[in-house]
Amino acid sequence: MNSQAAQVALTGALEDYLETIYQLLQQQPFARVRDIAQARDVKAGSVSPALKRLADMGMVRYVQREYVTLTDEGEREARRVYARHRLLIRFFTEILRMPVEAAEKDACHIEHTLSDEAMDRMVRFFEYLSACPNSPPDFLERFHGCSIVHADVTPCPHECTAEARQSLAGGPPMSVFDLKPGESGRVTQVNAAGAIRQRLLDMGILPDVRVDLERVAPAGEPVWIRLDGSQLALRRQEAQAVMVNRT
Amino acid sequence: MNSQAAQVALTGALEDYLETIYQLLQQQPFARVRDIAQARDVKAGSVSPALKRLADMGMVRYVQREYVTLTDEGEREARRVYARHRLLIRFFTEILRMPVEAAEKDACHIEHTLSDEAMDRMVRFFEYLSACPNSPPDFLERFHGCSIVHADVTPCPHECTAEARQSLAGGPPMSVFDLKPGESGRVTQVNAAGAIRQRLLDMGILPDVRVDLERVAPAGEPVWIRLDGSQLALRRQEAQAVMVNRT
DNA sequence: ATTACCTGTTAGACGCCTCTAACAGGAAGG
DNA sequence: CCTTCCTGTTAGAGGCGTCTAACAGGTAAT
Repeated sequence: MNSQAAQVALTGALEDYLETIYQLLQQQPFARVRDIAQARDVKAGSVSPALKRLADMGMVRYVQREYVTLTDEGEREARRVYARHRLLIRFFTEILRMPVEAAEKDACHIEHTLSDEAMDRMVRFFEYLSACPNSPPDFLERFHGCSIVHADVTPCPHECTAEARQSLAGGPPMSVFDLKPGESGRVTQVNAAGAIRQRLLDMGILPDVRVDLERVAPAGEPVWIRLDGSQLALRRQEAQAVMVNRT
Repeated sequence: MNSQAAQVALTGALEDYLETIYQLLQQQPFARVRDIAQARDVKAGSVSPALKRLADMGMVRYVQREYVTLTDEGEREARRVYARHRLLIRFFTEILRMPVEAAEKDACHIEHTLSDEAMDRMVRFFEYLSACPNSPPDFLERFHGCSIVHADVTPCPHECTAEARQSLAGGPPMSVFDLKPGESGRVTQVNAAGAIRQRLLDMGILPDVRVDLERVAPAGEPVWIRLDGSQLALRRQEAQAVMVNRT
């Protein structure tokens, strides 16, 4: 029945073309090569062969020099990718509260490889937050109102004071800079923003990771730590930003 | 100073090579072509040219027919990618509670494209949960103990009974199957598992999405819904799984 | 009717990443 | 010393996805 749909897997790029066509067809009754090229920021010469391959796979109906439409199979695939796209966008913006453009960019990359499993679990997260009476009703508000998440939140909700954190941590706040050589701790927080924060995260300094203080330079900085078997040097400012629980 | 590190961006595959080498060097003092090929599940003939390109970029020191080591720059890059990898793994397993193998597979794909922004926010999520006194102390336990998340949880915590959900939803539970033609609702939950759930999600039936019931076949099924401008047919079993709040 | 323009197709090229197959170099064993 | 085997390199090929440049076909304007 289904003509001869060559059973080859879609590549990420082809999925992108399908998704683009799907979105165009929601706004217009037709999708032309030109529209597709513009939407994907690609030259027209790249679109034709892609459409030909999609047609071979039975994903699009493609009357050369005319319009493009999706077959049932193509529309199903497009909708599958687009569903992932929207889910990721929502997760990034509503849960993680990323800026929309960044969320969009990440989603565009991830949507092609995200597993069914991951999609399922993300949906369950949303379902839990909105449909389960057992979920903290103000979870997202609390999360995004927390000064840990947004340094510019003033004032931090009163339950989240330095004293409260202190009692949660079981002692006064302590950074890697406060450790003595030979001591170790577990990272609780990277108390920095911008480039410094990013550099620390890129080094692998993440929550719950174990850090061993190896030695401190005579001048007091830098301090050398061991992390996952590698040795790293932190400047004073960096070391003071890495909050730890001594272990 | 830095020799002539050709300033070309790393591709995903090259990042993978760096990461592989980094991990090998944590277990062994040397990384050979053979080890790298095996770890990446690639033939040895593919490794040599990749190493050559990495050497050109100043990422690895590569004594032909001998060992491979990372330069400072290469180690920094490798650690950056690996940090993303571990963060994603933790997010997928600890927050979303995905099986480890699935988490591993997703992380391997995503780690190369994840933005700094997204990484930052995920870390903040961990920090919030563990370091902020204002966070619900048992959030993850509640989440994963919820019958919405795991149908096999018995009994569901008593606060999360059908009655409680009912009052949260402002009425008795209602599925798309209970809507009349012309009515619409917002999806609160996809109350199905396995293939049916996945098919519904792939269609774009996600939490908070608006669904319009268009018409019902004379036999009572299938029902046709409108979703994002597209028309979809749902069988009885599917329609009954899509829980909605009527709007 | 002729021309100009707009759109889409095709061909050729390139970069990336992989494979296979042939080759090279060194170590161990006879 | 020669052979064998293991490892790594190289060359050639192919797929994918992009580009540019040349070409084709139709529409609109003069």
